[in-house]
Amino acid sequence: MPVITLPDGSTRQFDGAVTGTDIAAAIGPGLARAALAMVVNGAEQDIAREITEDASVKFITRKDDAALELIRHDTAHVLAAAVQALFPGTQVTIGPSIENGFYYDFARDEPFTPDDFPAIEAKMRELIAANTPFTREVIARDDAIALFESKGERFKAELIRDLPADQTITIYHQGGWFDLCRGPHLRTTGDIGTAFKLMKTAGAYWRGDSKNPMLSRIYGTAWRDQKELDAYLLQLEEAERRDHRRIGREMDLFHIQEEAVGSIFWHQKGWKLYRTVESYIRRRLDASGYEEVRTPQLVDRKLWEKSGHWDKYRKHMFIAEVVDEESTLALKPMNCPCHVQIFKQGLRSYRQLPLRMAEFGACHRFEPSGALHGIMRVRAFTQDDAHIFCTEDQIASETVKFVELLESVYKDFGFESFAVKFSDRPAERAGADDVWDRAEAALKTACEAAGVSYELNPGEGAFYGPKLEFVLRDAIGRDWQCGTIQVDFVLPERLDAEYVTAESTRARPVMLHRAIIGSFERFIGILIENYAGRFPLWLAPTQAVVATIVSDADAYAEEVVAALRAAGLAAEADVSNQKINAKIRDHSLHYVPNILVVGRKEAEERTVAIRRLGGAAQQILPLAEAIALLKAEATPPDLR
RNA sequence: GCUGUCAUAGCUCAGGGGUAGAGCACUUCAUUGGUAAUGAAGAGGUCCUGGGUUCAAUUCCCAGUGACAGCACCA
Repeated sequence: MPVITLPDGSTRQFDGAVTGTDIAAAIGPGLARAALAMVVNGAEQDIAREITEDASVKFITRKDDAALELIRHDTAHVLAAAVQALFPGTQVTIGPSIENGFYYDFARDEPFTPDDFPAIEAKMRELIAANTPFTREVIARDDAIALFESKGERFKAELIRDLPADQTITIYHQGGWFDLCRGPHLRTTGDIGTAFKLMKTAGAYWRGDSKNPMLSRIYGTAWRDQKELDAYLLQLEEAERRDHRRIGREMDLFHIQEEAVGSIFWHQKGWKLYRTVESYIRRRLDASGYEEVRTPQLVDRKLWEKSGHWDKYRKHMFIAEVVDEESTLALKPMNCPCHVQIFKQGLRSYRQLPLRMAEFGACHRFEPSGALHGIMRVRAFTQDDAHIFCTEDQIASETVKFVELLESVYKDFGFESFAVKFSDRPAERAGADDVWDRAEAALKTACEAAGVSYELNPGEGAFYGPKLEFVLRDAIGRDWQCGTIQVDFVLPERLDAEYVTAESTRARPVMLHRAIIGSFERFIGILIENYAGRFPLWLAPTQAVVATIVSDADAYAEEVVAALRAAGLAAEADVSNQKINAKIRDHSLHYVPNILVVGRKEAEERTVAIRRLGGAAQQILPLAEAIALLKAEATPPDLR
């Protein structure tokens, strides 16, 4: 006699086992039509599942976000069914819902290409139109393995073998087709709707391991209705327009060419932006008790052997060959061992701790070719690196200070929100487990002290210690690690760093590796995409263009530019033989934030007409006033 | 690195076994114009590189390089 409690607190009693379908029907025909699945005591289930005990039940309708996930997951199933119908011999593996859609990985000798999409989509629509119910079957483990092996589905069989012994194994049928699946599902294929689209193909390793065979992945997007799908596709198009590689070219910021793959040619405007960011960070570090240093580019491999990097990262290091030299030099892939060398000069006292050693360290790493991406992932980059040498009980307070600084910097650059990930010990690591226990505990304590909430990223720490990652998102939703702080008990030991304690004994410092923006290259890439080229004035590489209407105003325009430059603003004159409309268009397309229009009238009255990027209105101001206004706006946030 | 796609003018791209095109950008001339394209003329390409097939290759085939998407990697 189950008593069902509904979300509004009301209860309904039934005479025996009931399905969600029964309950929804008992509540009303509208709900019976709308209910796609249900949540029983907090767990999502098929609506056709029976309930035999008292339970709280909530129905999922198309309006719920949970429905979107079901739609995506079910679309993946239909995709798999369609593919197997059209391409016999293709094995299925897994097909989860993901942000904005789903994918399915297939094993097939010949990978799928987008040319296959029309046929597959047509078949999918056919399966959806057939409105076949999804039905759940519980099956014994050995039977399941035998069933999938008999079909030649060895990947599925492998998955079942690796499931925990106590897990219930279920199969979902849709017509004659079935798949191993935990569920839950919608009622029928028709519940999926038609707002889906296959997007792209890709290779993906079986179980995410590059030692395994590569599968053929099909990505798709799926939504509740056509309107949502159209909005998503439009958003993708808009995201493409903010791609930093495209805007970088349009704004003449940088380029990359074949002779220096993974390295950036910074053009004048891009370098101006870079310098603005660098000067800002330098001021913030100076004001936060950091000491800036500079260490060598080329360092003997002996140092990397000691630090452990040679062993682990040799394949990713650039080696410099020198004639008549026995030694092997490596371009530094990171700065930490060099900073330890500075720390080790002379005897350090506990009184000097925490010692915060900063460097805009230029590093080189031979990144795999497939990893390179514009200026976001490169082979030559500069970190806003620093190492804090401190005692174990200073870890928490230094982390709190760091997080405060990072939050303030991100806010100044316009990033109000960002994700934090806590990456703990990786399988391959240096240092004993008790050291890792201490390091992880210290970082967790520090997070609590700093009020940082994080997502756990198991096994993703550095080889020498656990880390926090501060993640920013690019225009098309890809996440990039920018800031980080890492607790390291290992390198000071390996490189023999020590200080004199209050008791006049020797002790090892702890090293906190930390970066706020990570690499200038990546961060500037993210900045470009975040602002879509429309930078706040303090970051804009060209802050104003003075455009003339008639050549009689040329002399005055030059005078205005000189006055703007004297006030520290990046200004250019446009006295070209063009109509003002063309000049406005040209500079607007190049993301110039302010166009100061001067004609005869302005020259006579010694005013300027300011036109803001994207705005249609103009503001006429006396020259001195305009300069004061722009100067104030162009002041970096930390100097206001 | 792996899978797939791609590589033609500065940019965006069309074309195609008989050495090449558009729009924008660029240069010149005319035009001095009031807030997102004034008009005309001109210049510009070893069709990524190297091999092969062919009477003939930028086009077809193979390899390399690079770019793009995803996967793997990211100290």
